[in-house]
Amino acid sequence: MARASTTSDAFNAVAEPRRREILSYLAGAERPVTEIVIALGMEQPSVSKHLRVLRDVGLVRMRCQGRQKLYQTNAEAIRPLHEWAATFERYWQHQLHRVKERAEAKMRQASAQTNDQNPHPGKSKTETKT
Amino acid sequence: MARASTTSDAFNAVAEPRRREILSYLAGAERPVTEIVIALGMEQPSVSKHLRVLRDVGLVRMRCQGRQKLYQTNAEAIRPLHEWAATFERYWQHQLHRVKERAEAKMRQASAQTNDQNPHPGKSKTETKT
DNA sequence: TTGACATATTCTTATATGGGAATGTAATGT
DNA sequence: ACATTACATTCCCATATAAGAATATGTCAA
Repeated sequence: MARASTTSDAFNAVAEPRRREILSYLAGAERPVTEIVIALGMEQPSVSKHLRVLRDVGLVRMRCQGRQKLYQTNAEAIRPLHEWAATFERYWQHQLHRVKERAEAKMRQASAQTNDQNPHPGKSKTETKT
Repeated sequence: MARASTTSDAFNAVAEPRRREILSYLAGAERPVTEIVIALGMEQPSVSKHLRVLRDVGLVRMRCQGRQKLYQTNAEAIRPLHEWAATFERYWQHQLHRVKERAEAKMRQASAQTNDQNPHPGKSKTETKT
């Protein structure tokens, strides 16, 4: 089986850097296609195709206004992604904590080795930053 | 040009559902490959290949222990994704706010229509939710 | 050394791109 | 009606899978 279609879900859709650029550009305001083309320096057909994908997964909304079509990011559709990533938040906090602890342990050890006569390293006032 | 390689960055790597499953499974603890195979019901070569991709982009760490290799999710590597998504947080909050306001406006209107004699709808004490 | 166990890699194949070029389509101005 | 503007779609093609099967590599045990 080949890779899943980019229109299968938001995860696949945002895997493409250009599409992420477009989403960021369209986050705050509605814009016609031509403006995206100019602002991001991409070919017009390319932009249209990316917008098509983004629209299929609900990441952008479109509204017609005369001969132009105004696109805007539908931020709501990015939440699932945010929430999935947030699932790992506690783990990276754990990891950071452990890294910090290891660093401090190493520091204490080095400190103890440097001034061997000092039996109580405690918190050194200087050099608290890594 | 075809789609970017899955080993190019975390965004491409997590576009694959199986890989997300693996990451979730390996988030809390180190596990040998066989356990992943059994727990997630995938073929062993498939797991190995996904782990390879995940390792290439730094999403998992590996440690050898005798004849088995223990893998664990490197949650740190998911942060960029989380932060990118967080960029849109204020926008979906805006949108939710607007949706809520529109709903309330509609409600006020309906209320005003129901009891036409009431010239001052104001905030009805009942029915403030939704 | 010979197995047995744990993983990784290679090969094949059906499928899905994404960019470029060319073309199609719809709405507007004159 | 006709040219123009604003987008969308189609065709072609080099590339990248992801699953399945078969095979290779690495490690420990007797």
